[in-house]
Amino acid sequence: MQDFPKRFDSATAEPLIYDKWVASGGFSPSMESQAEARSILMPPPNANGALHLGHAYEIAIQDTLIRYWRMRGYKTLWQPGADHAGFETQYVFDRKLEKEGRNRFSIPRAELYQEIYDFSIANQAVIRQQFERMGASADWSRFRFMLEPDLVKTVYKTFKQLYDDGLIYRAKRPVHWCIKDQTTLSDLEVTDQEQTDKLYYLTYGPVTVATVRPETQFGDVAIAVHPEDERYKDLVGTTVDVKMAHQTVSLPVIADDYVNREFGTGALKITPAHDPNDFEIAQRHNLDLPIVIDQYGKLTDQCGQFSGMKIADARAAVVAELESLGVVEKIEAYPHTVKVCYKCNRLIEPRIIDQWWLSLTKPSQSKQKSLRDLAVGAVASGETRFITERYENQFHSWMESVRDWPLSRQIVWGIQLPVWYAKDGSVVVTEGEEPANASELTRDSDVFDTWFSSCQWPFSTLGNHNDDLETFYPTTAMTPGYELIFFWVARMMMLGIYTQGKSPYKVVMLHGIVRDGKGQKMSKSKGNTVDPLATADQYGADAIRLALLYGTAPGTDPTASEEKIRGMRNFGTKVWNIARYITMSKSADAKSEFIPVTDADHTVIKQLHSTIATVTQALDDYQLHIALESLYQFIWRDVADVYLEKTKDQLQNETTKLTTEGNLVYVLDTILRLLHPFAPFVTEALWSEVMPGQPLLLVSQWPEVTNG
RNA sequence: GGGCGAUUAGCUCAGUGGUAGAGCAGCUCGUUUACACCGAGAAGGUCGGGGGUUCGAAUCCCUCAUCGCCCACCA
Repeated sequence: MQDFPKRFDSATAEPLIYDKWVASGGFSPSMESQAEARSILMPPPNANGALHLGHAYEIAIQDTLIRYWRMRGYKTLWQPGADHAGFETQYVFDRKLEKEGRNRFSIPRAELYQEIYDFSIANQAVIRQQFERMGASADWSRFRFMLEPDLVKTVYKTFKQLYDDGLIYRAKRPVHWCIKDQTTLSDLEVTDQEQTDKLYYLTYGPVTVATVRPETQFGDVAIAVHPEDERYKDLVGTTVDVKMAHQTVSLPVIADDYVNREFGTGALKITPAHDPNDFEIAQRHNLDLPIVIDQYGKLTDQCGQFSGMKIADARAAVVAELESLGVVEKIEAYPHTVKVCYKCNRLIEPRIIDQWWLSLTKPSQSKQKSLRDLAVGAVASGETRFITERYENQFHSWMESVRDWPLSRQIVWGIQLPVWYAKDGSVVVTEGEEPANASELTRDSDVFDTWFSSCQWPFSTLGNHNDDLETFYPTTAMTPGYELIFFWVARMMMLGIYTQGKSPYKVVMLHGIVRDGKGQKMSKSKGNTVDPLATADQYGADAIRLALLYGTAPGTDPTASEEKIRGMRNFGTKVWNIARYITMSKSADAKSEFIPVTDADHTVIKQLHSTIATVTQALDDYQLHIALESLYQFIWRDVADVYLEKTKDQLQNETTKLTTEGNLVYVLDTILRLLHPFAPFVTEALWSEVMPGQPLLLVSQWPEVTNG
């Protein structure tokens, strides 16, 4: 073939190859097949942004496994979809509204919902195209969106089941509240931030208390000391008069083990409505919960002249007043950690409000076990295995101290709770349908935490498509980023085991965060991000995938520099030219058949067999980097540098010419199969050149070691 | 305050008991019809420090140091 170009034109060829794959139907599992089923659920990407290298990395891992399994002959499903990504999307949309000078609180609920819905659907299409550009061989005919009615129905059914089983309850308890975003957040959605505040030592009657939040003093209900603290022994049980910024207040002095004698003065003011620890103490001592800060971060009307002030202003004003009263004894700089909203980084305000909770530690009536214990049991028994093992330790230690999960969020974008309230305070929970007397009831306006539905993704998608649940559940592997181990992995196991009786996946392979060539985290502000789409056009999607997988051990952070991507592009070109050489050297009718004659033949077939064994074993063990490195070395060093050079003589020699041609084709044939899961495009392109008339490489058979 | 991980060639990282590896960068030479997005050759590491186990340790154990991550209600 004289028209065999010197290089693979990835930018032009890759999209065309992708179209061929789609047209072939090869991404869909053959349901008639009797083979063992293998499956991965594509973590539903948030439909609110563009593809980044993190997506590309996840695609590389999953697509490599999927393509490998498909070639091994398993009944293989990669189930794609999109999440509504509740708060994440709402947050993005809120910023968009802000730019337009609008505000979500002034838009009618149904209208706002529809706007976000359209926004989300539009982004979904974009994201999906980008996944396709990376070569994702997902079964798009099964694409599901989290808010499709049957998936929502599944979520409602689970909620009702958990409710009837005694695991879901509504309670007034302290929650993390974001003033900016006006919603509750779970423990996982707040992060620690170090900052230096002031610690105020205030005269509280006969004692001194230390506090960073003097503006909450209007909500104080007691002074707490340690029961064995000699300094305050005589005061416990008495009531003392405290000069506050608005008036003098009588507070009881109570004793509680929680108080640390070493800290501050050993005396603690108790503000139960605005501090989770104080709340616990107040519960133990039957104290009131006066609310003095509202949901917007302003002081309530119980705060005298400070009513209506914002927290920061109130603090300054209260301190000024207290100073004039002569009750500020000392002010110290106080470095400590505070909780902030993981999205907007603003200070979290603890609030005591009614929320719906899912108990993770209480045994259910039906199963006599808690959700936590169900998940822990699946890991302990080996039903679900973590790669790498150290994440298993993290999983267990988190589970040990896990707390109940607040399910309700005060946003519009999401699945609204199937909960109605009657005037008499009674509650109706359904599987989503309106109660008969709905007109007399008020529906809860909250929506579910997005993770509540995400964690049902395995059975909500599979369970609503023919026999998929039976065939593909439990799925084979899940490969999320390690930051999702608690958000998603652990909770998905709980709900999966609870509803299906089996853990949703056999293997959890956690991966790291993509870093730049210097090992730095990528971020827009640092300007070190790599746009996968632009890079795919320049170097090919194969090159990106290879760069992300090469040299990355499971659970560690991959690095992807332009140099590394270019290097992997060069590897693709090397493979391309191996094929070019072989194609130009052989006769048109040369068969793919290995007959070793020369020493070089014997050497290369031995290396080939050993490579097949290594790559196969490594892929079975989820050691993608080992498989890839072994292939890279074999292809470039053993085949290109050594064997091909030897064959230049062998092809000139009439006694070895024919067998050498067959050997070359055989080696190439095998290389293309082995490399296909990692670099699907270039291998498929060469396959159609070298093996014309054959079915697509996509659905070809994985090589096996033969005794030849 | 707990728990975990990392420390290997200039840079980024593989390698978990048996004679030190890759990619990128760099050096010397080479435009021979597979490939200059290349080839040949050379160079480069007492595998963080110290101690121990072993016939043998980058790999197992102890300890120290530095960096990083996760979890945690001390006002």
